[in-house]
Amino acid sequence: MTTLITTFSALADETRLGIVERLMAQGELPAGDLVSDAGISGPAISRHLKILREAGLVSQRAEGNKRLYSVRPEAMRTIADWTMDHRKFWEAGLDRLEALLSEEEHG
Amino acid sequence: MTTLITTFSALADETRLGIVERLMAQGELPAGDLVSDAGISGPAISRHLKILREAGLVSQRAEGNKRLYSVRPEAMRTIADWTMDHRKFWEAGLDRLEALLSEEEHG
DNA sequence: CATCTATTTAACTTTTTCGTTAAATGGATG
DNA sequence: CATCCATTTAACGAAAAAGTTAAATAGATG
Repeated sequence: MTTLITTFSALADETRLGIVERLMAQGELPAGDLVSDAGISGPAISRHLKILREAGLVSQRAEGNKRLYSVRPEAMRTIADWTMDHRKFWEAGLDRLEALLSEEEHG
Repeated sequence: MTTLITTFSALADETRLGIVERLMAQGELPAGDLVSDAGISGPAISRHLKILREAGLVSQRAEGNKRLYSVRPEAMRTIADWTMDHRKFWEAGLDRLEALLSEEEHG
């Protein structure tokens, strides 16, 4: 499976997208904090975190008892790059952005 | 399911991502042309196309016997917008782009 | 060191996804 | 109008995904 498909798969789930968005908004958080709000059990969150980890979307670091998670920018870049590669398909009509990007292209 | 999750789900499959990329590269194509290369049966492709259609990623138009498919820019924008909303997480170190976007921000 | 807290792994179940082949639908053509 | 071609829908099976509870692991603490 390509990196891109792995990344899309990882984000194609409400719980996981929620985790990633929350980590982006609030920064590094322990696994336990993510359990509280998700409405599912600890083990379920743990497995989601594993999927996100294996997809390279989050990184984990130990601090005593806890496991602190945070978003890895590189993974977000995978999507950003793909999006940019195909911008011809979505930029139509976005005048300012279009001008901006064509500036970028031409010098 | 949010639009974003639907979009990610639609692209989280090798066959479907392949279809979308091919349609972006070659423009509008009949369903039959997409079957040939994918290595799976017609009905399988047909179901993938339905998923892409329902996710808003492609549009269909009839021409006689055939069904011509193409990519819908709006769907690509869904991803682009999300990516842009969170660019702080992936732009670090991309000096030129960073400068460019901060220009955009400040006018 | 017994135990509490935080998290993960194991075992199991249910639901979803994705493929297949066979049948249906609908336009084009001898 | 009988049939061909392009595509979709139906019916079914196998594999993967996502949840649950129970047990295991590991650091912190009385």
